[in-house]
Amino acid sequence: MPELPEVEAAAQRLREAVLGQTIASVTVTHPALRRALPAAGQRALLGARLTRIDRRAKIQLLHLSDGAVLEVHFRMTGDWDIGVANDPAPAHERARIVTETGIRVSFTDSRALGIIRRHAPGTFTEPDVGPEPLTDAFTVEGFLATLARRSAPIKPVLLDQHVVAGVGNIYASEALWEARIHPATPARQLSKARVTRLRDAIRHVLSNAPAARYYGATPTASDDHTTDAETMWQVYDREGAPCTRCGRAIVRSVQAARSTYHCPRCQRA
DNA sequence: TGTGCCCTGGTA
DNA sequence: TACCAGGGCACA
Repeated sequence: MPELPEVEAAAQRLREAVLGQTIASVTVTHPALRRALPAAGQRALLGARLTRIDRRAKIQLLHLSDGAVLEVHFRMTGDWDIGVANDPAPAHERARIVTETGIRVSFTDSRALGIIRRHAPGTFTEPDVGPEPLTDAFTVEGFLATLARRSAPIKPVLLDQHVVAGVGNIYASEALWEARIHPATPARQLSKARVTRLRDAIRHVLSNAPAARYYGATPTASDDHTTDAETMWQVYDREGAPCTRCGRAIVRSVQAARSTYHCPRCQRA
């Protein structure tokens, strides 16, 4: 499940593969994706050069030489599969971009919830999301002020991308466990000390995510970070398993239609 | 502020 | 065979 570290790693792989190259062909095979990127939008990409690849929250932004911007969101299961032009289609390929040098970038997405959208030159505006958690923009003061305006439970508030950019369901549960905060605590009831702990925990879990080790590096085909992820989670998907801190069984609950995991002893209501 | 929907592979 | 997973959006 790609969250911020995984998306940054994917963007980095993309930069290394195709930055500066020109798009020679675009194929979109899934109907849902064709709705987001129709034939006219696909044709408009041809001949454009990839001048910059940014990431904001979980969104990848591919800037093109004609001023257009290609916005890519992996949602649940999206990923890049990079190879050469005449490779057979990888599993769950939904779209394929081939550059003039013959590099193939396939957008794979088993659940087909991901989105690729083209913004015509001059029409792109920055995503309306909160501060990047791993930058200095994510301050205790700002976080505290935002949470003070929210009466909802802290867990779903953390998933709101306006509050802090790029935190998803897994790392929200993990950060709350690390900060010893019950997921149902109303956001505005959190003291400055607890907000500070939570901010530090968010930064800690994101920067220690398995994909974070790929920042600035290229993963190889033999790397299997899924296995690492499953063994490193403290609460996520561990219902009934002992808390690694106190031994009490981890509890699963549902908030805002999302699974939440917490330790009933370490994270008191 | 909460709920349902989009999607489909994996699991019970 | 039915149900569950969930990010982000539309809607009530």
